[in-house]
Amino acid sequence: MRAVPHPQHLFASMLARVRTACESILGTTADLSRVVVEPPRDPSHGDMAANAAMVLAKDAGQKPRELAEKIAEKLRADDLIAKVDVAGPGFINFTLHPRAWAEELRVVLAAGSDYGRSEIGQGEKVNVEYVSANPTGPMHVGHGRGAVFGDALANLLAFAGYAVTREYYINDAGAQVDVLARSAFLRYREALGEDIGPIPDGLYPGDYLVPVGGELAAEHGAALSAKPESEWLPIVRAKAIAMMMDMIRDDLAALNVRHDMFFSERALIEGDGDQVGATIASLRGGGEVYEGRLPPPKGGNFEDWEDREQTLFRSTAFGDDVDRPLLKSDGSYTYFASDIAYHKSKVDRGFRNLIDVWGADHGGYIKRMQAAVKAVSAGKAVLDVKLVQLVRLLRAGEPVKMSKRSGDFVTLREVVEEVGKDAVRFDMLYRKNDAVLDFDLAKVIEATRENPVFYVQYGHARGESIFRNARAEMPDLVPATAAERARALRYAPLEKLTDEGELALLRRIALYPRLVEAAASAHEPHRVSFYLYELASEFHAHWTRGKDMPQLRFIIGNDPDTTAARLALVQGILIVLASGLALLGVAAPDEMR
RNA sequence: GCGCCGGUAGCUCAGCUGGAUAGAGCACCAGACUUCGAAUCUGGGGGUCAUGGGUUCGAAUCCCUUCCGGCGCGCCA
Repeated sequence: MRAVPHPQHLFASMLARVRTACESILGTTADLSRVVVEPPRDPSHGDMAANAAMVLAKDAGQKPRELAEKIAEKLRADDLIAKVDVAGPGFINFTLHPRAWAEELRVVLAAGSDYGRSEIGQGEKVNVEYVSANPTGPMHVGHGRGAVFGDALANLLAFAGYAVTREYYINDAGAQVDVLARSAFLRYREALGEDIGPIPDGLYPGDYLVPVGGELAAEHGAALSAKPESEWLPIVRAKAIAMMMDMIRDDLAALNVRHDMFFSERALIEGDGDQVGATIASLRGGGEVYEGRLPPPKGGNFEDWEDREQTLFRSTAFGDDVDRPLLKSDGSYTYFASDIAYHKSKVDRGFRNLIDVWGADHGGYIKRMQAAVKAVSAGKAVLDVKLVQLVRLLRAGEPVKMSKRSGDFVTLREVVEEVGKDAVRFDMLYRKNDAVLDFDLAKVIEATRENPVFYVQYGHARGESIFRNARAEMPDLVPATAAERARALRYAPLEKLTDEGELALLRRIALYPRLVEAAASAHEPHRVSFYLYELASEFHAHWTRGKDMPQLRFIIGNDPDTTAARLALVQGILIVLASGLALLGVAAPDEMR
């Protein structure tokens, strides 16, 4: 927690001024919730545009343009506003006094890496669950997308003022981990010198279980092989799961993805009392669980459909299409049953905002889970499920085989090692989560404008390069470290920033806090990537103008004042680029060589 | 059959929770290196926002219809 509250950013500050103006005309009872201040699409309309008159006209019983004129008149008295116009259907366009932009840049330099940090989360607790890959093998590229998305979203929410917990749900209780155990047991016998032949169908063939067999042999010698399966299976299973989770944690670390908590499904059932059973009992008490029959699914082939009475959760009462079973025919819990108990634990731990990141193939599961969250929280908690679409792995446009057969199975780790974590992360975040992603191994390492990671990182490196040159030319002006630089440049004569290219960069920088809040509220980290690309693009463009027009260069040898002001601008750009890249979990390098 | 996600320039994708004349990259055409890093930049052509209706001051955005693509549809997780 920071002791010093951040200064209100420019858009929020101007919105407050517009609202005050509205209240002075319409009174304090007017509903101003729909009033927004935003950058106009067309820069010729000014720096900011307010929709107040159009939104309020109906309730006020006035024509939009007339109301707009009244509000505009109030705003003209504001000393930060240089010019106000009413345009189109009733937009109030205003241009800020250049001093306002200079002040904002001083805010950036003073705040440093805290610039853009927001309080909209108000310290509210948010639980973000992501990855949750089964502990039965290495992660593939699809898992990686969910991991990167969840991690960046968690970063973003934390930066926006939420108290974020990052969670991984370990599915260590179903039939799949028993298969894992049997597969590992084969490797154990192999490690003892036995010829196990080909791996039978239905077991995991991958080489990654060989070390598990080896460790089991080292720990237990031949002792396990003499026991019946009912005795060795829990031992082998626990060992295999532990080693798979170690492997997954390593894979995640290689991608710069972290979690605060790894939550075991098995612990819900076998740990401190049967929490799944308790949850079902509690729901039954509320009438939300009952014994009943389900209609058979329509369409398709369901020849093995057996009409029988079973234990059902009344998810239709909370918006689902049909009620959902909680017990399998053998009496054990369905995955859904444990998942209800798991989400109840989140609610019990005080979370009212839950976010789950799932693969798109789980889309059909959303309604029932949201229904369950409503039921276990008495409607107080909200679950937002973010689906990440599948990843098509390509190399120079040609599909790469993703089959699980050993040999041509491409793991996440292999991809990260080939192209680097920065490229993987940025590329996966340079797309909406619900759009299919083509991930081309050849393209993501290209050093061209086509490759957004490179382009943005180069922007940062280029800014640092300017400082290296400035320090060589004008040592007195440029302290060695970035922090000292920012401090010294706060006192630069920023009124020297008058070129349209410089002002455009100032405006772009000032958009950052607003962007962080919008991206966090929408749970859409990709907006940060696109913003960074635009900022880098504007910076590259302005840099190049200095080639034709030397007077626009950042370093002007005989003019320390102008140089200081422009270096302050570069410092501001670097602060925002580094901040945004940090949210994405991508490095901001000082040089690209 | 039902549900969910998607359909925007030739291609890959944005579009700021409903704003003004719908944007970027690639590709194509024409330009800029005695450089604070040309791994960059400038300009140009290119659109029935799949379709038809509705809501309102205003719709790519919200609601409904149809078409196309992906995913899912008791006792897998």
